[in-house]
Amino acid sequence: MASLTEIIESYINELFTEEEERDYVSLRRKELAEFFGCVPSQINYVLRSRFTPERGYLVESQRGGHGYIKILRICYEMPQDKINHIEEIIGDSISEQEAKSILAAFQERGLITSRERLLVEVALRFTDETGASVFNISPYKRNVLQAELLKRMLGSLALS
Amino acid sequence: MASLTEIIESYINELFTEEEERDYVSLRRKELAEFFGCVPSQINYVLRSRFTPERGYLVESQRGGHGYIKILRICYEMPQDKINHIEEIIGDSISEQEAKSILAAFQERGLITSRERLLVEVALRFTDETGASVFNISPYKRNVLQAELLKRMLGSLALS
DNA sequence: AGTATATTGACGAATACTGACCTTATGCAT
DNA sequence: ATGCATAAGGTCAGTATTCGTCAATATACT
Repeated sequence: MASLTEIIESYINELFTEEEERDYVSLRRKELAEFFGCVPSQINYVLRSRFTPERGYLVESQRGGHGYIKILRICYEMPQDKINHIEEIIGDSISEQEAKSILAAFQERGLITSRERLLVEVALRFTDETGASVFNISPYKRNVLQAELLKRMLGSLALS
Repeated sequence: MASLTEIIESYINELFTEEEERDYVSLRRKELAEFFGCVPSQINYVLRSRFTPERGYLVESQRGGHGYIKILRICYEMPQDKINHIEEIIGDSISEQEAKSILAAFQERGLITSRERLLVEVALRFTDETGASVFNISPYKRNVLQAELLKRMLGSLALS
């Protein structure tokens, strides 16, 4: 039972794969909302929750007459770009949930395999667990450590 | 006498083998809890204790409307004798050099890819480094931690 | 008895969706 | 140029759903 958000998300994804692989699509908010029988702000919700930098997208838009919404797929010219992007989306501290959704998105994008994802989660759990039970460090500090480890692991793959 | 946790665990395992072998199942926490006549958080306990990355599973979930829990099986659980074998090779404590040569051997035999090897090495290095510089633990203790992490990471992959 | 595992329930946090109200761009009439 | 009408899209707060966490309690296993 797919949610409206998921339906709109996959509709937009189809636009990306139509004909050749495009690196952007543009659309009109009102039309799309009418097409799906929902309020226009629902489209903003889909964009804000699904087409994020964490998932590899950027969104541009313009208001007024001839307004539009343009969704761009992020692509990296050089390995260093990829590493910078990884550091940006992870930041200095990250929760377990955030880490997991980044990993899911990376697998979705084909940047890592499911086994690689598994290895990262095992390592994250280990540091978190050890930090908590052996070293008694605060939840915040644990999230800082997790961010550091995640950046290093994903960063190392970006170069290989 | 099978515990509720075991009953729910085998129910989920059956979902994996229904029809063809699936690589994931999704479910709704509340429904499952009602089905087994328990509180919803019981489901979390089953997931946390049985469907862990160390055993080859990943769990994705989403709250709110249209929320769900999705369990992915990445690797089949490793038979006990193989787990024993890996634990024997690694032991209770391991140096960075020993760890590296085990990983090289595993890659040589095609059990892990070079990227997987890289991930493990990065995680081991991080643990060692953090143990030394942040927690000031002895070299011996660090080798104990490394052995534990290495066992968990290799164990999760169900190597043949 | 003491430790580890299992179970419960109260509370908190995240997600989906809507609708009212706000901001910005275009272009035409003056 | 100026101003106003029109035509986009943005934001925010409220509501209903779901799931997660954590601490307390109970049970089972040495």
